Amino acid sequence: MDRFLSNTINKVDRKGRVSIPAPFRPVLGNVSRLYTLMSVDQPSVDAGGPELIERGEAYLEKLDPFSAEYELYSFVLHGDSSELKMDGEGRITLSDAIRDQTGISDRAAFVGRGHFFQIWEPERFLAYREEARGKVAAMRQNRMANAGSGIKADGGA
Amino acid sequence: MDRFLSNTINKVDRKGRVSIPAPFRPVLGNVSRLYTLMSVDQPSVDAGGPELIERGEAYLEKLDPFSAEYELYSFVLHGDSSELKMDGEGRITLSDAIRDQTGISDRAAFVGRGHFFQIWEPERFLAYREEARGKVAAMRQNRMANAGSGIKADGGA
DNA sequence: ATTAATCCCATTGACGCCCAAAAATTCCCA
DNA sequence: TGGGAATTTTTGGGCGTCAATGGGATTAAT
Repeated sequence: MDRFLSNTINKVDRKGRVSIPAPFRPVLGNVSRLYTLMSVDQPSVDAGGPELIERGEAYLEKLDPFSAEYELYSFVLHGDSSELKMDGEGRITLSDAIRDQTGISDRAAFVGRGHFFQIWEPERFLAYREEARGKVAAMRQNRMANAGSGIKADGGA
Repeated sequence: MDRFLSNTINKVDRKGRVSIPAPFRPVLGNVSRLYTLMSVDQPSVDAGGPELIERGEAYLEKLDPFSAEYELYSFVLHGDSSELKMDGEGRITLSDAIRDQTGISDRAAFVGRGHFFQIWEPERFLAYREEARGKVAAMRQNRMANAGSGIKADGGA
């Protein structure tokens, strides 16, 4: 299954290094380069292979090169991303920029998101997960109400 | 990946020199020449290899040579650009014109922009980055609203 | 001649690369 | 199915190399 699934919390050592969860490594293609992109609305960073950036660039291509949207998005995409090298043990060292963005100090949460994954400060990750669960549950309630159905949702997703 | 990514803040020494971030050097082709162009709408300068100017010239070619647009753009492209030499350690010396344009005194921010990069005064860079993040987040909100879904976007593309 | 640009070398700290120990997982077999 | 051995991951640390920075000395420009 070629996508990033599940979540793991790993330790950041005193040199600022963290292991990329082993199950994520083959999805990255067993190459030692990792791309990251700061989230614009969450205290997290997105990470993945080169496709992470390429997807952004594909989106950029569809915009008018002289528009404000293009300028802003390209600024964020290219200016707030970075390439990290993995060491022989599959670790990366977190930059100061990433620490500032996420609030990570000595532990980091890796969260699978399908074609990419995210890095969070563990407490914030757990909090956001609670929030997300609640909202998804509420959405489901609303859908049921709107559909006028009394059938109970299965909760299995 | 052959493009300028991520951002770095480096020190300007008392001689006015700054290091070009090492990851940018190979993208420039390991040559010791760097071309700069004043931004017309931001307190920053664009920089890159010869392609920076060539791209501008390619754009110019598509314009009517007798139009006001051609005249003005050619004036800016050729008159407001410069060539800087890198020293043995990969540093450039910032000109007075660049200091005036950017407001740089003792630190300079290098910002990857894909096929070129920008040089900013660090505080201004950070301020503009905040602004850009906010606007990109808003763009995303709008897209979602238009799509009619309440589900959180993926943060990726 | 004075100032600036260039070249060279030194220092410091960060980073890449290597190996080792601890912890967790998988595998195997009784 | 339980226990333990073998393997894989995670974590820790040493060390050499490279990048960033500072400064002196030499050369060029006006």
